[in-house]
Amino acid sequence: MQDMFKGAPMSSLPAEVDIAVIPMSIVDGVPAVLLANGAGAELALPTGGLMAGETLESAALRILQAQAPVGAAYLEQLYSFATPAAGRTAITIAYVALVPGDGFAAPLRGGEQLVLVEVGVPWAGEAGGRVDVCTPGGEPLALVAGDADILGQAMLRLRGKLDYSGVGFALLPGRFTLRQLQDVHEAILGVRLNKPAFRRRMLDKGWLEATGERETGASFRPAELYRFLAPKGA
Amino acid sequence: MQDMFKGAPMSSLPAEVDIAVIPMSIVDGVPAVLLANGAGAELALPTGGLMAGETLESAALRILQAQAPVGAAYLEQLYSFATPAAGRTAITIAYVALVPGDGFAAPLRGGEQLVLVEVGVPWAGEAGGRVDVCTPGGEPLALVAGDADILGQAMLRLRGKLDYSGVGFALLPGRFTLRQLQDVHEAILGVRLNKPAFRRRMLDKGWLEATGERETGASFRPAELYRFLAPKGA
DNA sequence: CGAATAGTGTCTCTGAGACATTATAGG
DNA sequence: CCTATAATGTCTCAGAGACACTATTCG
Repeated sequence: MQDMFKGAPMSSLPAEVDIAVIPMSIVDGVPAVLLANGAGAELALPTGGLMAGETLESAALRILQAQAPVGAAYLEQLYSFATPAAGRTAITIAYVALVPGDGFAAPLRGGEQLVLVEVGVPWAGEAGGRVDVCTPGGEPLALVAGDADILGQAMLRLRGKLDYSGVGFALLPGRFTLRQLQDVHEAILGVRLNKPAFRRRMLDKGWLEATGERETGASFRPAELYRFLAPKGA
Repeated sequence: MQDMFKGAPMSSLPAEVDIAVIPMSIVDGVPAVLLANGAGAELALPTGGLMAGETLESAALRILQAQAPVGAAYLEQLYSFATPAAGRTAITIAYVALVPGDGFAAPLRGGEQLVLVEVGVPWAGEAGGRVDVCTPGGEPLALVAGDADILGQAMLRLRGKLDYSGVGFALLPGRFTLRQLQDVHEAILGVRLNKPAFRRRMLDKGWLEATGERETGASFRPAELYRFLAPKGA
């Protein structure tokens, strides 16, 4: 059986290549994504085709900015899958776009076809699986088939990388308080964290630099603002 | 700028889709991969084109068995990248195939164009980066451009998933001793581990079942054989 | 001064490394 | 009885949770 494949190099099947982008941020302490409100009243991830001369990342960035202009975002490739159809195969490559702070506010003000949805993770830890989506008001929503799996993979990846890489900082503005950082971690992990232990752990990593500045506008003791340093671990 | 992309759905660019498979195992306590010895005297990963009607995983399995018939293997997708050329873009999707025990022995006996190379990881922990490859004798080898990065990503992924998922067990036969399991972990992590602590940690996970059987052929106290249980975490 | 949150000191508990000791096979 | 390794008991230390306490800003 194996000999039928040997010797002659195989020719690749030309396939359609699409990029799906998950614009993700933390809104009101909950993971949230922007979905496009297509004609068929179904919500779907921003998706577009790969064009000539593009790398995957540049295509993902272009599609993100075209369909959900969030400004700066940190892009990370999630995974790829094929949907084999009769005669013609389509490849989809999923990316996560981590959007800092309130980067969703501007594209949502842009009006039109973007919808903010909250992501609920029904599994604990690194178990994995699908996620539930609902409106900020709490109403459950239906997704295009497959998108719930992609979102689940995205949450799983974030949880796994959160404490040894800098992904958490991609969801924060350049200057942030330790409380904001803890809120991001709690939103992604889906658990409450201990404040002193969290502070110690973060500061001991050596990734943070105190700026000496303080937050403003609070009616209580203002927290110090920190910057993210580490160029390590992506 | 963003308006030029709105409204009309974009057509995907048809692209060549290739699958590259990394057949990986632990040989003599060191991570090792099988490379194909191409015509140009350069070593390259087994690679082939996606064919009509295939999923990515079934294509990876077919290409693996065609070019490196290792028998059973656990497949995991690594990442995808595009190589944009003038006019025509090629997509490559990299897979890791974890081969249990001495699964490399049979394909290597098959003679021909397969070469066993050892993988050296010059970075510690989860830092990431390229890896070095050499013959089992210790002679450095040159790789096709890009393959060193793919191998580095594979080692990084394995290190990251080792202690919360079952990937380590995919490199062992169905029945194994705790010492063999520790050898696999030490090979992937590149560090020596403490024996009592490693045993405690593994047994406390609840993933292992003692079979009551013992290893044979040793001239000392035979170790108990265990089985992998957990259906959790992939 | 009161309210609310920032930031810290301390106790405890758990998990892992270090090390020594016991157990069991073959020769 | 010797050797080599399996398997385990115990001490110690580091990291994290729990909790209380102090510090600082606004009104």
